[in-house]
Amino acid sequence: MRDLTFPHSKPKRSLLEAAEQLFADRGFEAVSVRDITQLAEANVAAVNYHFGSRDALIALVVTRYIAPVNEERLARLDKVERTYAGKAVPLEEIIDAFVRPLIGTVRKSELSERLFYKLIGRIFAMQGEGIPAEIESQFKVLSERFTRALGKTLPSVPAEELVWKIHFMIGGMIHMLMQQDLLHRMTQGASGNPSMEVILSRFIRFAASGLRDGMDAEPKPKKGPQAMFDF
Amino acid sequence: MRDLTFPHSKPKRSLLEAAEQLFADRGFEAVSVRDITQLAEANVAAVNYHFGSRDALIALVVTRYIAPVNEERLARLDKVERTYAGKAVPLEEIIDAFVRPLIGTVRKSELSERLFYKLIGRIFAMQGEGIPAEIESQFKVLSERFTRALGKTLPSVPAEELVWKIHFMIGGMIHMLMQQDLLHRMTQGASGNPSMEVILSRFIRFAASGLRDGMDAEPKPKKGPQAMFDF
DNA sequence: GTTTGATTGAATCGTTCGTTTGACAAACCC
DNA sequence: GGGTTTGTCAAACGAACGATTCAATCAAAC
Repeated sequence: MRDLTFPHSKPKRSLLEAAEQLFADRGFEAVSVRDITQLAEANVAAVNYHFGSRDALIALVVTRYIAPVNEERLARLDKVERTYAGKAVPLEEIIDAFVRPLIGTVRKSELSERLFYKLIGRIFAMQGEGIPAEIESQFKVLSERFTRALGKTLPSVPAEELVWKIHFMIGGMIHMLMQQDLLHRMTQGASGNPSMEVILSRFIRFAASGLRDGMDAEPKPKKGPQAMFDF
Repeated sequence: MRDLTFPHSKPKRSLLEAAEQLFADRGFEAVSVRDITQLAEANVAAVNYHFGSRDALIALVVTRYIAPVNEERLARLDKVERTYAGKAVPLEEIIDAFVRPLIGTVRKSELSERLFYKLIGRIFAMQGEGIPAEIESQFKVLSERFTRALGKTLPSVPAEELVWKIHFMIGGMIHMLMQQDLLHRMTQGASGNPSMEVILSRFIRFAASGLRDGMDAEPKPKKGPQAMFDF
């Protein structure tokens, strides 16, 4: 599975890498074309020559990082839904399919792990200004698919309330990705130094409990029959 | 309880109001002094004359909105801790003390409710670049106090894990404030049009469940009226 | 009626921004 | 080898930015 969007020429690639690094570190708006070309040791005109414009470069970076993540999310959701053959998928597995691709598609050769997470977080926080149309529609599909899956697993949660719970969950997810250093500053080390895998499993438990909210089936089934053939 | 930070002269006030409105709508970085002075129908020099600089104006706006919220949070936490006299405070009441001041200090005469929430959300998302030192230290105190209270209520949650759960909760809170319109766009109206009071009570239940995560004591009533944390 | 302090309007400063241009050279194709 | 393509470069563009200056304005105080 090759990445067709990856530029082959040396200077173009170094420009893209510099841009990703700076965007992740400072945010899209705070990085100028001159910052990028300076870090890449190229001329100011290089960005416009190779990518057409600054906005086109941003759109490329966003697409390159988000599109594979969203595809992976849908693929994982497809897989667990097939596994459970039309029955409700356990809550934790849906959430896992939603968040794990965020940390599973790191390309270590291009960007450090920490910067990768920051960049992903920034892209999510961008919504919906400056998001390429292709990605925006991808998000719509994603939102609908996961909302439906969660609705099937949590049949007693009203649709409108479920949407809001998902909203809260996504907020926690973005914060988890973007603000790790803030957490360290505020707690003066009390947050430890856990791996992203540990953080992720904590988040999944947090989100699952919040979504479930005492209703419906707990992870350890102790209830009897369940009304589950909704649609 | 008068607001001593509020300017009394007419032009200064209109400048401040214009700035708040624009900051809330577009974010701090995206607003120039020319935008502000144009909306306030004042001269370009007015901002520098009245506030010293653009950065000083931003700091003033941040302080004016956040400081009362944080004071109210601490006051509410003090109150419930006094009520329970050294015993653990019920989880929902701690969370309520943490988030309710965000929606309780709206000054409707100055800024529309929706813009107020966006502005508050933007201030939280700012951390920690450009935050006035006074506010930053206030946040540290706040963080420590609430973490301690939550730790007492949830004794079986390890300290490090608790910090992360609080982190996730704050992310959801910020997202709730900032991205209401995004939610409407993504769900095409399926999120309804609930009042902030309803949204808040949903958030508290979400966050409480996430923090509790099946551990420690559950609240007595499993189901009940929607708005139940009024006191 | 004069003085005074606050405020404004207009102009301008020095920077930085994204983008464009044209010269130049190396690489490539026929 | 001649012509084309591709890439790089310094230079400069016009626009917008925050900030500053200064004479003009004006209501209130004296």
